[in-house]
Formats: sequence, structure tokens, C-alpha cells
Amino acid sequence: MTAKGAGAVPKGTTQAAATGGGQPTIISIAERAGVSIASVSRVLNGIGARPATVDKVERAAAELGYVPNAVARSLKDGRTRQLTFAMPDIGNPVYVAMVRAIQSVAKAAGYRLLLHSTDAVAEDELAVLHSLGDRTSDGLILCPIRITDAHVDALRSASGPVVVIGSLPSGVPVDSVRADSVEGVALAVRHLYETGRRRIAFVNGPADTVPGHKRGEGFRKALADCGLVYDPELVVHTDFGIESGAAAAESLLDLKPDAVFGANDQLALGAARALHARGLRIPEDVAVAGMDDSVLAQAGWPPLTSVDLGSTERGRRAAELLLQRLDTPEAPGSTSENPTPRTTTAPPRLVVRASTGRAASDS
Amino acid sequence: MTAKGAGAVPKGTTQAAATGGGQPTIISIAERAGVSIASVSRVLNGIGARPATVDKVERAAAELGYVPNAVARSLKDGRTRQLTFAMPDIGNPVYVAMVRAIQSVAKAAGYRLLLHSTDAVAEDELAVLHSLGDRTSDGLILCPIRITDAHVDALRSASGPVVVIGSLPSGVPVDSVRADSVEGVALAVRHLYETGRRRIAFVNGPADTVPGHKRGEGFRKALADCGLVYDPELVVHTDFGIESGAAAAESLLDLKPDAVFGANDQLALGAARALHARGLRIPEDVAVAGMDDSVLAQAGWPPLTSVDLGSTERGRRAAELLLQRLDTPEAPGSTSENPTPRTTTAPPRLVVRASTGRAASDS
DNA sequence: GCAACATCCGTAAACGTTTTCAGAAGCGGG
DNA sequence: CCCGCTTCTGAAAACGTTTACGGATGTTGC
Repeated sequence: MTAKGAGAVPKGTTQAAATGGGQPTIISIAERAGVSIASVSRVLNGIGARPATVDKVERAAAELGYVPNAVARSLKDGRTRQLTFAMPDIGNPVYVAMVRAIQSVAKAAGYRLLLHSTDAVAEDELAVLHSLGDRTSDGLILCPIRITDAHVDALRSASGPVVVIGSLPSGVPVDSVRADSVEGVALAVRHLYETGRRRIAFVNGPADTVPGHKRGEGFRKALADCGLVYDPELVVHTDFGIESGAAAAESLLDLKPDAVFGANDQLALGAARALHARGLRIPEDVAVAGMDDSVLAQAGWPPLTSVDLGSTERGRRAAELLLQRLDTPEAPGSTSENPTPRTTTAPPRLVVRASTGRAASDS
Repeated sequence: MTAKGAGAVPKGTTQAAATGGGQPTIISIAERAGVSIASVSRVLNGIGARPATVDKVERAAAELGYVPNAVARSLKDGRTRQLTFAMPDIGNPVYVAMVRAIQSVAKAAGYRLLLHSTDAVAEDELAVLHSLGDRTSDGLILCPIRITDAHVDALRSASGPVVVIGSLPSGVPVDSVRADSVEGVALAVRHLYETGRRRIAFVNGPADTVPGHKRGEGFRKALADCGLVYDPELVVHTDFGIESGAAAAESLLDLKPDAVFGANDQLALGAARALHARGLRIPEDVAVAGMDDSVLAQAGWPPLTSVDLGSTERGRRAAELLLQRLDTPEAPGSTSENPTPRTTTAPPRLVVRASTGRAASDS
């Protein structure tokens, strides 16, 4: 039986490839087992075949160490079983949490994860969106730092399913998962208020990013809810990052706040460093709180109270939304006109640690 | 001109696909421009063509919003322009640093990065190695936590280029990039010695991992070099992780060490936490040092002295090695017999911060 | 022992590219 | 005006799969 396949060698080139050095293919197996490639495919995919055939094929496949070529399969059935996640910077613990969650969901569903760092440059984000058309991955999770009109256009004309992590202008027909920054900030401010703080300084990120803007707004609102007055002097904008946090806090400390709230764990840790450097005690003299509840929050001393904005949860949900879209082939009527976008919001959660214990003056 | 393509509609199905909802293909363009698909391909790839043809094709492509199908291209020319990086856990800052470096090199060379979390389970690592055969990516960077015989076998029979980050038994024909843990530990111990410490405790990771073993060995050797005696009581093995570090340090503190060295920043930070909890001052009463110089080292207070084992550097070199292999098609003679493996070692670097200032007793 | 039927198998087309190979067109020289 | 040359173009094969279709084979019932 093998004699036929191995001996005869009919047509030229394909045979050469099969016999030669390259990876074994379905064709090599067919030859070795003395059956047609269709039968090989069927056996390998568990479609019915006579036991004898199954046996021959499986034996041949095992002997050759056959592994199906995923590219060919992708071409045939129009899906790659790959997902793309594009975010600004994988160095940021928040995005790491997302990657982790997404990877885990994707893996469970049999998808591979393609990672793309945009370095927070808009053109790069647009390029990713555009490159969805090359069919390299079946869907995209995009985490933009800002949303421009160009983004909206690109999202509208995206040639595949996209889920955005972040806030989207209404009317854009794209699924999204957002954090509730405003409520998150409120949780922290309320907590600081309840532990006796009345002069709360705020080290915020850049004002022209979505998170920066939202958190600033939330801070104002939260103060009002607690009946505290908003003192613009106690608020400063800077880059996200420990050094920036330290520098910013340095300038704020002259104003004698009894709490410093960072829009970010990095900023909060920077503030903590500035406090330590001045010999101020945390939390006795000044309380410190951050946001994101990243791995950094537990690294410092004292451990940092932080608001978990649900990075992991957002990553998980985004991946699930995307997978759902992939399972539902398409709204039949319009090509991509009206996919009825779904939006979900991950609830924030306050994680209290030692950095916001009672104030010395409050006992 | 367009009339011919748009109006005539000769053959059946392919035309349907082109006219229908799907993505535009080279065929749609050919029809619209009234030329053959070969010409389209040539124009799009910048191979010579008559100006008139170029113009027609480019116009049609632009009008249709054509994006080449990467899968089809991959199938044709046998490469995907994707790299895979497999590591135990993306939650660990060390691997984040590697991902970042690899991603950056890959991106610059026009490769996409496929991420794979193995959760440190060996079967998963083997599966990744095996799945190299599916041609999903052109090469693999593997960062295993342990190397078993099965690993060695799988590496030998890998069906594509692999670079291992970590130490490999000699004789395995695979490129690798390693850290010099022994010298790294020595740097830290010597530094502690020079700042006056004589009773140095060591919180190590699991003994049965490669890093754990190497670092333990290095510690012993380093003590000897400094003329200190090795006291097994001052060494403890535990899991990598802050909590573990705190617990382990807790038990060591009764032995009154004047320094605690963590095999990891997490372990060192855990130790720092235990010290703070006991009211001991860092570095006056006890010095603390860690390894990896991850982002965590700068997060705590006081900032942590740490040995940079070159995660970023290792990631970068691994990616470069892999890309070189990809550029050099194959050693002509043997199929994959003797690829003359290349090994490089990233030098460690001591980063001194406040956690190892002079001892109080030493001034 | 034969008809009817179910089962299994092989041929060939298709997925969207790139590339080889001839043939067609253009062009200059005689 | 025709020949030879160069440049450009189109038909077709190939990459490795999956799958529709019809023909071959095997089984059952009479």
C-alpha cells in the first residue's frame, strides 16, 4: 500500500517537496499512507472514515511528525484564531494586567494573542486599526490614550471587529469597556474625608488625556460631595511616573496638605517618596492614596491605599466581547452599518491599606 | 476602462466575491483596473510597469481601500513575519522588561510579536515548542523556568529557529542568552560587605529552579570571596513573591542579620516590609538589597539597591539572535544538524540606592 | 445472486497571493 | 517596411488546507 505512494512518484514538483527537506504536509501523508489528501484531511479532522484508513493515516502522520500548517488553514477558512491587543506601553502595570486577562481569555478560547505597543502615538493606533484589513488577526482590542476625529473615522471604517478599552464619543458603532474614573476618585476622596482629612492635594496626570481629564473632573465633584472647597492650588498636573510624582508633591507640600492623592500608583509613590524625604510620617502626618491598585501599591512602605479601576476586569470583558462578536458572524442586513454597540463599565473598588490610617490629629 | 471591469463580469464565483461584501482582493482591483492580477501584484510590489498601468492599478486600489491579505502572502512565501515569545508569567516585571525589548526589536524589523504565557508549566512550554511546526510564527524565544530532558529533546527536534533565554545544558544546538547570576549575587554581597555588613541573610527562591539554584551557589561563593563564613541558618528558600519574602524574613530576623539580600526585588520588598513592621530602620539597622532592578525597586521606601541582571538586554539580544537566524536561511549541508549554537551572557550591573546606605554601627 | 442503499473515497476547486514563462507590444535600426 | 531587441503583460502554477460532488465500494434484504 505504501508502495504505491512511495514508489510511483507521478507528478513532479509537489512530490519533490514532500520527499525533500521541508515540513511534512498533508500530501506527504497521503503518499505514505496510499490514500488521497481528502481522506487525510478527513481523518485528521475526525470526519468519518473506515478504520483501516484512519489507521494508515494516523500512523503515517505520526511517523512523519506532521503538524498542520496554520497559515494554509487560515487562508482556507478566513480566520486566523489570533487576536490583537494594542496599548500604549507594556511597561505600565495597568496594561500588563489587561494583557494578562486578555491572554487568559484568549488562550481558553483557542486564540493566540498578538501584542502591539503603540508608544501612545496616535498614528500608530490608526495604523493598527487600518492593518486589521490584512486579516492577520480576527479582531482587535484597542486601548487608546486619546480619541481624535481620525480615530472615530478609522473605527467606523474598521474592517473587522474592534473593542475599545476606554471612553468613546457616543454614536461610534464600536463595543467598548470603560472604567468609572469619576466614581473611583470619589471612593478615594470619601475615604480620605472619613479618616479625617480636610486638605486633600491631588497629583493628576496630563490634562489632555482622557484619564487625566476624567479624574480631574471626578476630584472636583467628590470634594463638593464631601462639602469641601476646591482649592486649585492643591491640584497639579504632571506626567505619569514616579519622578514626576515626587517633584509635583514636593511643590505641594509647602501648602501643608493632610493627604495626597495620586491619579496613579506611580504618582502616589512619588509623593510618598517626597514625604519620606521631608521626614513626614505616612499616614500619621499625611495620608497617601493612589489609583489602579497595581502591583506597585503593595511594594512600597507603608502599603498604599489604592482604587482598583478594574484593569483586569476590563481586559477580561473586552476579550469576551470580542469573542462574542467573532462567534456571531455578522448582522445579516447591513454590512457593518448598525452593529448595535455594547458598552460596559467596570466598577471601581477601594483597597484600603496602611497609607491612609487615621491621622495623628484625629485620634 | 473601468467600464470593462465593472460591466463585463466574465467568470462566475470569484467575481461574485469581488463584487460582494467581502474585502477587496487583488482580483477586484484587476477587474476594476482592467488588467491582470499579475500586473496588480507587480505594481503593488513596486516591480516595473508602464506608467499608465501603474496609475490604473493604484487608482483602483485606493478607491477600493485595498489592504493585502497577509495570510495569503504568508502561505505563498513561507514566512509570517511573526515572532513568538513564551514566558512563564507576564505579571512578573522581569518578563515585562523582556517583552518590551523584544517587541521593540521585532517592530523595528517589521515583525509582529505573539505572546504566550506558559504559567510556568512544562507541558505548556513543550506544546509551544511543538507548535512551532504549525508555521504560525517564524521563530520562537523561549524563557523556561526549568529545563528537563523533554525540553532538550523538543529543542533538538524543533522545526524552526529557537532562542532560549536561560542556561542550557551544553550540547543542545540552540542559541541562548543567559544572565550571570553568580556574578550578580557577588556584586551585591561585595557591596554589602564593603558597607560594613557581616551577617548577611539570603532569601532565595525555590531551590529546584535554575535561577534559584544559581543564585544560591553564587551566594556561597561570594561570601567565601569576602572571607565570610557561610551560615546555612541565614539562608531560606521560598516562593518568589512579596508575601513569601515577608514571611521568610520574619523568621530570619530573630537571628539578627545586619543585611537581608533577596534573590528578587519582590522578596527584598517583602523583607523590607517585615523590617518596617518590627520598627527596624533601613538601612541604619539592617540593609536590604534585591535583584532584577525591576520597576518595583524604585517604588518602595527607601528605594532599593538592586542588581540588574539585564532583562531588557537579554530580551534585546535574544530577539536580535533570532532575527539573524531568520536572515540566514539555513546551513546548506545538514538540515538542522549543526547550527553552531551561539551563547551570549548579559553582564550584571549593581544599582545602588538608599536601602544599603552605611550601617549605623559603621560610621 | 441481484437490486437498492448507505458509506467511503478521490478529483478538483477554492482561499489570495507571488512568480515563472511565454507571448504581445513597443521601439530603433537597417 | 520588416526584423530583432527590450519591456510589459497575462495565463497558469504553486503555497497547504478544506470541502462539494460524484463515482466506487461494501452491506443489507429479498
